[in-house]
Amino acid sequence: MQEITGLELSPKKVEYLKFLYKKGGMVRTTDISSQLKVDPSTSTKTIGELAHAGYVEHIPYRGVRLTEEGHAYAEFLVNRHNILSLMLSHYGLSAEGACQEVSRFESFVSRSAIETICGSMGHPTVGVCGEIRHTLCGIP
Amino acid sequence: MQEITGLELSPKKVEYLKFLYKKGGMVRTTDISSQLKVDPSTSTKTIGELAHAGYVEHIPYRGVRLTEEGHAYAEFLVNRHNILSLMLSHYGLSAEGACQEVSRFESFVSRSAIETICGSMGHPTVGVCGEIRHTLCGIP
DNA sequence: ATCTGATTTGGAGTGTATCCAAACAATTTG
DNA sequence: CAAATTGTTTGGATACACTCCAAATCAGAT
Repeated sequence: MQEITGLELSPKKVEYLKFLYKKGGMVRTTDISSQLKVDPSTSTKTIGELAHAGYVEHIPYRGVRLTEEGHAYAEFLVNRHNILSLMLSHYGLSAEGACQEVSRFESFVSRSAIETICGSMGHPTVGVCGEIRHTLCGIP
Repeated sequence: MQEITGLELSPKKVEYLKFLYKKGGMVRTTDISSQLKVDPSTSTKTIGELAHAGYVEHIPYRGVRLTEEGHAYAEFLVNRHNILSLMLSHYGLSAEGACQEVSRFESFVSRSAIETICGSMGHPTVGVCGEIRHTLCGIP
């Protein structure tokens, strides 16, 4: 997880991390499965993979929580989402439209592109989809 | 292929169609495989799927060509690429950077979003990545 | 008519994502 | 505290996109 390109996770896994980040603290796997509309067994499996990769800590039958790295990474993921949504809203998409649209492709947009876009926007702190934090993002 | 959402093809298949469109006319499967850097057997298989879906016509051992629908669809794909590249270039990305970046996520951006973005830009005809044709795109 | 190079077919493998049924743990209830 | 209930995990199977390799096949040239 050294060099963050922003492309390390699949779309689904990005959803998991963003959800965990927004929920905060310890989260039950069934909360995840009902939120992401998948079978509980699916969320358990995916969480296992995220745990293996170091993004989350999973205490079986108890819940899941972001690791320190996972939290920092998820913060980037949420920022990326918000920056891209803000960008699309500048081109006539509604807040919800932009948010939905971005959800489909965000996981394929690199961290370096986000940094460039964010810089060009003057590092906004308010998006159409949520606040934008400039702590980790790597954005000065 | 009635209702075009822009999301009907996987990233790889989008690459195939864009390549076919740019090349024009009859194209050999080995041209495709060398361009997309995959084994010839892979391109043959993928072309088979695109043919099955009606985007291309494949004459075995002879070559591949876009169908009428495939051509119209590929035109949309190329326009989408060019519009998105142009958009990113407005946020500080270089022409090549934008092009590369867009190549990774373009296949997940809907036609309706593209129409909105394109309209908001005033239907530009010149991108950073190639011309933008407004014939089919559905863009008035 | 045969040889050569291009192309296709068949088979197998990878990675991600999914669900179902069965096993299991924790918590609640009697 | 034991039993029943609820929530969670495991194991197994499937699907889909994409890949390559080896073997068969075809088209064109010698």
